Amino acid sequence: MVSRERLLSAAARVYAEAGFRGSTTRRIADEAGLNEVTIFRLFGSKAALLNAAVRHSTPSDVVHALPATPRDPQRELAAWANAQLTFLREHSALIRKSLAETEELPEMGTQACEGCMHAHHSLHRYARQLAAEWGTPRADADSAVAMLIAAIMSDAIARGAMGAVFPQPAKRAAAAYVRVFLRAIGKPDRATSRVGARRRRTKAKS
Amino acid sequence: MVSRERLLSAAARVYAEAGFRGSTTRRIADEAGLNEVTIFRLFGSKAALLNAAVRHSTPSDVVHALPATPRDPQRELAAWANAQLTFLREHSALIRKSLAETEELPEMGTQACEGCMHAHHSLHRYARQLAAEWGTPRADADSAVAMLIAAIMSDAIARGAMGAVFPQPAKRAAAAYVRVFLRAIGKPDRATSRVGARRRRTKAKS
DNA sequence: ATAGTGTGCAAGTACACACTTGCACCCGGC
DNA sequence: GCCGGGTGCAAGTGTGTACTTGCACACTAT
Repeated sequence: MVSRERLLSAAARVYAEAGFRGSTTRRIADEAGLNEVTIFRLFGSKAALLNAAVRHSTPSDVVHALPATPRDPQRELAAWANAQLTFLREHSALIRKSLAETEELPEMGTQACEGCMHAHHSLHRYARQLAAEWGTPRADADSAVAMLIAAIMSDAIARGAMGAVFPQPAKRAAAAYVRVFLRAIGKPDRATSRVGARRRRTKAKS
Repeated sequence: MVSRERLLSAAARVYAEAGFRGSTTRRIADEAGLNEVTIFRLFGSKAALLNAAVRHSTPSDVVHALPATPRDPQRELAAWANAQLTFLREHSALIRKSLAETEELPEMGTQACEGCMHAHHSLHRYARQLAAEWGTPRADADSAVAMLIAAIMSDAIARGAMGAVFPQPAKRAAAAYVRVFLRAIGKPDRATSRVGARRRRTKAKS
């Protein structure tokens, strides 16, 4: 039963490179080191294999969870955003292909974006708490959440095609997005929260 | 020579629906109401036609220009962002396909994003003036610019696949992004500029 | 030993694709 | 009148693709 797994991961790799039409059964079989016939014996058709492969290669469970209640927003969000961004960058080719095929295979697009939807959901919950604490209008907080998710997605998907737009270096981009996000949802005090914490600590000491 | 134009626009339409591999010469010819052979006589090959078609259908000149110096940022930016978003939404299928094909046809991806690059450039110029006026750190202003562009792109490209993430209704999304953007780059006064203008007007009246 | 299961290999089918060739037609300019 | 450029039409070539079939081999459990 190892063949199944081998085929699934090979199919995901080939699909990420060549898309649905470009993923030939022969190429997938070669990539898996198996015979082409095995594909049809195990999955019945190319479409079934690729469907299973995409579902298999994008785990819906979240990579890095946000804490239930915010304590150090800049630090927590930066770590979270960085994990999301890293994950999406690793799968960017597959996501691009799946998004492109929404017209012909609608499930592919939604499938590939499921991770983002989860991310959005947990960020939304987290952000609402911040907004409530800081008196930010709900609509603005929600828009800011959408923009942070959008920034992470676009960075992962399009940095290759339009690098000049996104912050350099790529490794620090997530932290930069989070800083802007926190300014947008009205973090008080105009300084970053780490500085704020330090100041508070300093005050307590003095 | 009308056939050339007919083929170009038909090719762009088919490409937006089916991508490079899915755009068969037969289908393009049917869409254009011409004979398949005409494609090869006029363009030599399918690849040449599609290349020309993508270049032809994404005009690099900006749709809606920002004023040289900001006067009413919320209003000006909202109008601009809305124009960009509308334009990108009309071409979203083509952009998705081109982005997906960056691995195999790198020029396609950059070609399709050229409009966004122009948009980014003019927004960047505009935003730096605001940031200078309001004392916002350059790095933050630049990140905010990236995020606004990213929001517009993601909205256009991915709203179909993950509608729950983006602001409703779609028509007012651009204005929402701009409001968040202005908060992020430190617009003073916490009120939107239109409200500010109204207040000023009201004051003048009273 | 036997039967079943998973796999490889070789060959083949039916179709779709990009691209070619040869011939005919129409229509405007000389 | 006629000549040449742009187009249509029919047929064909070579290749690639999804998928099938039939047979052989190895391994495992009973």
